[in-house]
Amino acid sequence: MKNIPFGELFSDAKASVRSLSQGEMLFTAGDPATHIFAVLEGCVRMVRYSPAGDPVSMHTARPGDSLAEASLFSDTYHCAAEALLPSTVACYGKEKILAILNGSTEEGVAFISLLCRHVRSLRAIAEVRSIRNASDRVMHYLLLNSDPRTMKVELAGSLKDMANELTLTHETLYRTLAKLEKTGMIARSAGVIKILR
Amino acid sequence: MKNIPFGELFSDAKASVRSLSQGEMLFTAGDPATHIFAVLEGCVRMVRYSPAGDPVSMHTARPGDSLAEASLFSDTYHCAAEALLPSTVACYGKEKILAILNGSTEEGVAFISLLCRHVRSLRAIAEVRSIRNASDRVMHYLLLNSDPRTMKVELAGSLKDMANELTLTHETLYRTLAKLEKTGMIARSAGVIKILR
DNA sequence: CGGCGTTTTGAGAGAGCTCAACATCGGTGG
DNA sequence: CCACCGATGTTGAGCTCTCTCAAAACGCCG
Repeated sequence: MKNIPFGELFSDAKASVRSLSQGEMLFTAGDPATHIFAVLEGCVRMVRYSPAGDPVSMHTARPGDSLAEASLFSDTYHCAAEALLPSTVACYGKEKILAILNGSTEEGVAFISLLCRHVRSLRAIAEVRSIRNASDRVMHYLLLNSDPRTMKVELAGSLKDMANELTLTHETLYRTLAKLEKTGMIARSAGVIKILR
Repeated sequence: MKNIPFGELFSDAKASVRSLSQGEMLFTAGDPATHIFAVLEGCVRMVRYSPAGDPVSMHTARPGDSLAEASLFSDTYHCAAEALLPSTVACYGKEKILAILNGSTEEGVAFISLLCRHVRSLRAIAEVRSIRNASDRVMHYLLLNSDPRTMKVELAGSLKDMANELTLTHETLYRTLAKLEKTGMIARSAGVIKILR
């Protein structure tokens, strides 16, 4: 069971092979997630785009690596995929993969689903850390960790802990929170931050 | 199969429950990976430590979240786990979990193993992005992507692509590489960087 | 040859880091 | 009960490093 490449594992689910020229997009964020891919030649990276439009690389897949596995239980792709070099990729239908996995136990499938969620959450962390501007990074983090209904974030632990999750110094975090509060972006009370806009 | 918490899923593998006081370590990097955990109360985070000794948070687990799932196929833990608040965690034996998963198809288990590797690779990316100093960030990235035998890194795509994987501006990357070469840390040739020390 | 993207170097500004001082809070012991 | 202590929270000042804007060399492809 060690390190079997995705391509061998699900050869029965292979639907087609696609060629990409350099810079071509395999899919973009928001597209219906219908396939999982394996890179045969070249190099394909997963990217998100910052509000400013800068690309943020989340993963770089080389020959033998799979791509978008974590979309198995998502309706749409959360990232875009772009060929860094002229590339060929094998495409595998998600339904076929799910059908193959259905032979597994319920625990196995649920564990896969859990790991897929974990992958998406790690991508979110990597994305937060790619934001250079402290205010934007803090706001992005707060949005990510807020209750969507109340727009409130319950602080786990101290602000120092939060600072190093954000990879900011605690001094910078204090100042940034103070500035965000002064400009009406957030409101603070003991252990809770509320996002105002 | 949607979002079943780890605790319910593998209740048969539960070995014990452990209480942690604030600041207490559940395990540290390098410990034999014998268990996977689920947070019952409190808050536990996964951390690595930078060469300077600063903690780098990789994941924060709240009640209901699992911890160290990606260690299922590792011999040792790659991160440490620290309680941010007084916490209780349920402990699940890895062998028992593996035994339960063994009822799954080969493809299912291999897919899980693949996702675990993916999680570890994403943690590595998050770790690189937590390094503020450009030279250190570049060296860390190079070490991560080098062939351990030859200490060489094959560059996929352009240096600009590498720059945004590192979330550095391309100008800063050029300057940093030039400095690293001048100080004898690396040697560059077309499409390849060799780590010297 | 001409154009485009990458690579490279320069100069300046701004953001976050560092060092430092101090307030605040909770716990501990005399 | 209060003094003390350590950790967290907060603010100030200066400095360093990276970003930004700019310009030019280079290589590649039509």
